[in-house]
Amino acid sequence: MSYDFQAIETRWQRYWAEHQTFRTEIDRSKPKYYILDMFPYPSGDGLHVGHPEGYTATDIVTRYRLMRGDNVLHPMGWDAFGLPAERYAMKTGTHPATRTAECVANFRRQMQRLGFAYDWAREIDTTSPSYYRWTQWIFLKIWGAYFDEALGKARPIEALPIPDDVEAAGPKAVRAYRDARRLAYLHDAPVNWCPELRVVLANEEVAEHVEAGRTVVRKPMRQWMLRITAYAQRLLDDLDTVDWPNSTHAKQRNWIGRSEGAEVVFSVCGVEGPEGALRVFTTRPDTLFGATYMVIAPEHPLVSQITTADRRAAVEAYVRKTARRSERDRQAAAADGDKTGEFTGAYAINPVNQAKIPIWISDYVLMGYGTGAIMAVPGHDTRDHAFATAMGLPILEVVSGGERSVQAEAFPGEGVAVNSGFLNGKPTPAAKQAMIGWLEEQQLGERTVNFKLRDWLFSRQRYWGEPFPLIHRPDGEVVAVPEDQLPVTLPDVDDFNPSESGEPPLAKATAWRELPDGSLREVNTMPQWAGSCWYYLRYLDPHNAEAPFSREAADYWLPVDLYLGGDEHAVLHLLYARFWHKVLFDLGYVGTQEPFRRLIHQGLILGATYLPRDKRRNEEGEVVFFMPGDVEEADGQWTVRATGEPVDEQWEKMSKSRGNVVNPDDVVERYGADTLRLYEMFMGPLEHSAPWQPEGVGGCFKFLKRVHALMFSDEGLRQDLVDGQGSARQRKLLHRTIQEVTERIERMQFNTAISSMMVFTRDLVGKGEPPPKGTLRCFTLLLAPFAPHLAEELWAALGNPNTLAREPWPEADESMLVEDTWTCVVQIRGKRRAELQVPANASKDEVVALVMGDTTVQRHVGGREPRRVIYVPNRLVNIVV
RNA sequence: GCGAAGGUGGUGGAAUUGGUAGACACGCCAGACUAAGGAUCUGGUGGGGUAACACCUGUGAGGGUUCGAGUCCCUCCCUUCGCACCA
Repeated sequence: MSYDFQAIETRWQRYWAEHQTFRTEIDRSKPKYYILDMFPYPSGDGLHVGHPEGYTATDIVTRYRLMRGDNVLHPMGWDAFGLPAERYAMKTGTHPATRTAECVANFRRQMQRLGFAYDWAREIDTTSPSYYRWTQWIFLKIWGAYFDEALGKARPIEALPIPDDVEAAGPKAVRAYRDARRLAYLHDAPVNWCPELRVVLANEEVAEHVEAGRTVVRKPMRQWMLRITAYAQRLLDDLDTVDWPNSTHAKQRNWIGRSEGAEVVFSVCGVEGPEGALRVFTTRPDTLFGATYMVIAPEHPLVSQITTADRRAAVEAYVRKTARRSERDRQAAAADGDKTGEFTGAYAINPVNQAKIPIWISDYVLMGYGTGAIMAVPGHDTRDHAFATAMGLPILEVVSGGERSVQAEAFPGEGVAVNSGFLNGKPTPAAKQAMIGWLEEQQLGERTVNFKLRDWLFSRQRYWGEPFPLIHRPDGEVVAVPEDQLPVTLPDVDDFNPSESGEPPLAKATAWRELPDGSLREVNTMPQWAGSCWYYLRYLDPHNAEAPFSREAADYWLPVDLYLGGDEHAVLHLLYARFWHKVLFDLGYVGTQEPFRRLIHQGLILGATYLPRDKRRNEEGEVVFFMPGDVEEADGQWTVRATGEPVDEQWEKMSKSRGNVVNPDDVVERYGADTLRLYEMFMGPLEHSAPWQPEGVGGCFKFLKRVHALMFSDEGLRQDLVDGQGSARQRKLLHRTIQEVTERIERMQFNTAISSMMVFTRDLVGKGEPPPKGTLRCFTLLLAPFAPHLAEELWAALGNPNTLAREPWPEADESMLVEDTWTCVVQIRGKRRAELQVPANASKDEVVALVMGDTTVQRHVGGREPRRVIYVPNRLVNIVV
């Protein structure tokens, strides 16, 4: 009976489904373990072999932990809102819900063919009303909360203290006071609007559309924002409590971007009152004596007030130009170091030395960071230096220690203060503290912390997303849809395009939007991130109709013990989910500060394409490439089979547009799911990216065939299998294999765990001794997490009536790991010269005597007296002569 | 520029606390069985050297510590990925 993987895999997949083998419930008698995969967006292209890499890894851990007796939660679902389904609807007229259902069905079918141990009873879909009902519910909790600075946490908006003067001004004032402090608030924010497509683009989408020749303009729109900045410090601090990759820690830190410094008040000459106070943020208050001019952002509210008549035309032209320029344009110019700007005609007084310095506007100062205004210290800031040089502004040295003159080059490093009055002679850190102290004393400024993190633009002008459960009253009041009326479902529409003016598609669903009392529903939808911000919570209690999840389930399962997914989500998804989790923690819905205890990013699986040397493009302007089937290789040179044209091999992330996708269905068809799983894990460390090499798959297939042949011959179950644990050598190897595989699973080093099993199998086959059943029994259990279908087949053939999924994991017998002898490597002056077997119980002196008696050793020592002998038990002897 | 991760055979990759560099697999070479092999099995395979040994050499480059360095320290070089006018 040959290895009929198709029959085997079908049989066991049906068995697991029928017996609900991987169904999970709360069980307080066992340790819990929550293993989570980042759930996929079910695209129309289906899975490629990159997807199952992470899923296989978590599946191995799941099956291993089950056998270790843990209660494991391992769910799967679909992140199914998003633009592709909506674009597809615009093109074909197919409703996004229909399309999404098709794609989900295909993804589910492909995944189930791989035999993953998911509890499919917990499957979720972010687009299902029974799911997004609770996404809306959580949004209302966020909208209904404010951040209490004193307590450092969110509280219900009803708890917000209302100042007496606001109270006295009436309910409208109270409402405005509250609305301004909610964690979800309305704000006029510029968006990337593409008039051709009538779509608002995310920042990261702008580049591709501009390249495709479309226009993208900045356009102010009323947007919902989430006050993630209130959590900046906690999001930063709590990173220390999670076991995540360094790179991800670093990316989040960098994104949050905390910097310490001071705010300093400059007064604008000739402008009285509060308008005349120009606040700047600086991380280098010690350089205040070197401020020779100021720059404010073109969008700064003070610009029009302070600009003098003779400068007005130039300044207004510059402001208009900046407004039109896309973010991308500005960044491109920034990369070249070009600095532009205009003088406002106004002057400010430097509070530390009363110097009168000019105020400029320039787009290198960003309205969104700090106060939107800076004091420019060209001697010690490279950007200010470039600007001062371009505009002919004076440059002063106030910190010594630079290698070149500050006239030639800014010195941004630390040194000793000079030309700085009372700071002179102080090293930079001390000078900073002294200046902050002085500013606070004079009430001219104070110590401040600033973050790069901005509030989260949370609304999208699209159809295929969660509707906001909010209603705009005719008087402008915004009220929540009552909880018992959730979900606010998406109306059926035929036209998924936004209006020409940029109104979202839902604005056209007037019957849905307009309510009898003249109120209007909110017509923006939530971004795709919303559903993924809390899906790991819904898995805990997916059928709960009263709440998103019970506190009991949260307390039992949280936090996620192992979270696996690509590092493309290192910042946004993980930061947003942490933010929501903290809000839910503050409001008492979950009991942990952080959702994901341990995080691992799997690497990419790369696909090959072959590029002509001339990098030519076809009529549509696309790069011409060839696929693996079109080319052949000889002496390291690839050529197109049909034409003989030389081409270069290129490995890239798999994507349909690059034509380098490998479909797991094809691999399963030819080799089976167990082989695919095994190869994906054998390719290398989980975190590494690696090329997909079809020949390698064959190697893993051969291994499984060899394993199958341990128990089955052409005639069926082998009759020559012997009882018991086999020879002493076989037993020793088995226990070493148990030990290695166990250790390597624990360390998630699956490639080397597989290598151990290969060594074991080769030995069992190669020595010609009939395989002992006891040995096979243990080995089958070791194999189970990696190749579960074949393992179940072997397990049944060994006479076991039930699944091995909860069979206890084999324990290595310590006494079997002890060897009688060890290989002693002999080094002479550090160079390896010989090796010999020595008895395990030999003492140092005995080993050294044995070594010195060896003929090879004697030849190298040549009668000289050893000056020193280093003895490392179980390893080596090094003789120094 | 800043930050992070890396650099080991033709390829993917192994190598506890410093202790046999190249496990395992692909590819390649040779052989076996075959009508045939893109099937299967056996052996070989870092480079140089040899009839075969011996021996020499070798983990991006150069230095250092050590009896001993892929691993530790210093100085460089290169690759990939993030972020990027954040004051």
